[in-house]
Amino acid sequence: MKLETRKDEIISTAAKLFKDKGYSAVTMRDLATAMGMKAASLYNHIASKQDILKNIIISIAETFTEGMTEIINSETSNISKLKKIVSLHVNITAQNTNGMASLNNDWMHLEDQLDYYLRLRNEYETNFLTIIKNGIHASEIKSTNPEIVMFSMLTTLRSLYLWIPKKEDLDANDLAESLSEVLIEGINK
Amino acid sequence: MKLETRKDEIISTAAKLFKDKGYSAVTMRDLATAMGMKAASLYNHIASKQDILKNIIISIAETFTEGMTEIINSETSNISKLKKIVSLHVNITAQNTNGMASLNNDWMHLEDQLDYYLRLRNEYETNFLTIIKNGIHASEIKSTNPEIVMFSMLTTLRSLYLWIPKKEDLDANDLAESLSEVLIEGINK
DNA sequence: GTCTATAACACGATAGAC
DNA sequence: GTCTATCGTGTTATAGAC
Repeated sequence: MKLETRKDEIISTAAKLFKDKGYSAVTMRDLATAMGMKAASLYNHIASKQDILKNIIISIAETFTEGMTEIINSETSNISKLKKIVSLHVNITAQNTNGMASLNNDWMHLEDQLDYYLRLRNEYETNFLTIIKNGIHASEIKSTNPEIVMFSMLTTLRSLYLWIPKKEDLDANDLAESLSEVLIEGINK
Repeated sequence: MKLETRKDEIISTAAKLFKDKGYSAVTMRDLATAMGMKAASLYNHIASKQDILKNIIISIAETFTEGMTEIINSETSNISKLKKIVSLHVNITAQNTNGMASLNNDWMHLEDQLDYYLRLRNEYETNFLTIIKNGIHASEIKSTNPEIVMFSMLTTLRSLYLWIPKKEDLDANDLAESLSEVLIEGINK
């Protein structure tokens, strides 16, 4: 375990505030108050408000990219790859619930890193869609519209941050399993 | 068809801007520029920035409430009620794509109307969950965790605004049908 | 590393001419 | 109904004392 620096504290406190009101509505004074200091003091640890957002979003986006790379390179069925994607989202979200809110809702306020973020996101979605298409081709997955399948799965997974903090009693692995079941097998009896 | 007043124009232009950057990041000067006028002139038509947000969100929320009331009072199977909910979301989103973004992302910036909005949302989710629980009890729906089922369906439906504008070629009824299929029957072959 | 003070500017909203 | 001008306040960020 690495020790949490003052900068890390500021970033995770900011993530919590950003989750509740969004990046634009949170002021440096709000953040300073939550940290128990004055706004000017924040600048001894971070370069700018923008710098905080970048730190929150980019590290999570890169974690998703690494996870997806592992999944596409794994030798297993496409259905099993989809289940691994569900686990990837559940685990990352469980570890950084507040940061996921910024990633979902405030990515457009990235400035210098916006293009980089969009490239990562686009690659991720392309890989996701490829797995679904391969699954349909291999007759593992019903021959439905692959875009609708990805949209349905991905939006559910992206919204996990709203739901996971309320379900602390539920183990991450249990949640990933139940969610996989609902997303893949459907609900009809 | 009622004629679109200047106030309506301002509200729908605002909704488009709010969709892209969020309520807090859009200034009255941005909105005025998009309308081809000066910021001060906006105030001849609307009372405040807050007033615009209220107009966007509350009318949509009330439309959802009306639709849900009709659905729970209809005499049909619970699976069929879920399909009607999917259609309700697809139709409302198709008619007001930009407004749905504000409803999803900027509801917390409602001030006077926040409690009212939250009450409507809570009632909606309670009714949704009741349908799922009734469906499980009537053996129409698999005996899974009803909260997970609602979460999965509702987050997909709430994210439709991100997806519908890209799929203008797809008819609203076709989309509702395909989406119902994926959400209810699953994707496993 | 935190503070006070403040620069430099953007914000929502109003007053009053036309 | 739109404009110019502006008020009062809030914003990010910096300078410099301690």
